[in-house]
Amino acid sequence: MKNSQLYKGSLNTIIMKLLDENGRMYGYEITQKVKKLTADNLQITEGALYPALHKMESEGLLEVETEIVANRLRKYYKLTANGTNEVVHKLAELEIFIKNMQVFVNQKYS
Amino acid sequence: MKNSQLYKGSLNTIIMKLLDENGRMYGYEITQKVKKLTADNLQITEGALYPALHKMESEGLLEVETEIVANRLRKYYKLTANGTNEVVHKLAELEIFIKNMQVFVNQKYS
DNA sequence: CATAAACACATAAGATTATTATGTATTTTT
DNA sequence: AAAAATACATAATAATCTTATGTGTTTATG
Repeated sequence: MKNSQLYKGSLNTIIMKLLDENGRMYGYEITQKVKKLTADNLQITEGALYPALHKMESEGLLEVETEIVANRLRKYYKLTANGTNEVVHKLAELEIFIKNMQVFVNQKYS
Repeated sequence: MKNSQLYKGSLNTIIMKLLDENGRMYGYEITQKVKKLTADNLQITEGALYPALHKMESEGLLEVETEIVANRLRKYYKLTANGTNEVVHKLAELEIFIKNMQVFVNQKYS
């Protein structure tokens, strides 16, 4: 296993936050950015990434712009208006989640 | 949905940490403790909790002591020796996970 | 005092998310 | 010339959890 089970459920939030920060990104770029930001701890597999992107696109959270760069296909994703609204909720959820998980790390005989 | 998808994969770690802190606990007690520690944010469902306890027991991480209290069945779970070793790894993973997720919360145009 | 809520366990069907494996094709590095 | 990196994709399988349902006891409430 590349990553622990803890990351399960966090992929959509991560992708949306990255797109919120960087405007638009393509799939492979997302995997590299995540690897770098987490010091290789989190390696997103393609089998998780591409279906996730497709699903969020079909839900109207993301939109895609296809380009050919150096004779290779690139699909740039960016947040839609709906996606931009949704990322706010996702990040609020993430902050609460982190706070709650820290409770368990820090608790002593409570 | 009671909780966000982010909690997916964190249940085993939470249970083991609680048992590590509190010595032994029974299922219902775990749900109440988690509710309280997270200010009602995380409500563990019985459909998730009991299969998780059974699985960790079958893996040799937990052991059970059954008692009747006030004419009601209680199954107290506690960590085995293996479970006590494993919880160290689980908590290390959790701390790394939290740090990595904080990177995404905090990142600005990186 | 009857009903609802809380306590305490359990499992089965279905949904969601991710891993693993495999596939295609180009460019860059060794 | 071969391997690694870049860049997409999907199908089978696994893991985890939700939702729904079931059994039974005790405590609180109208």
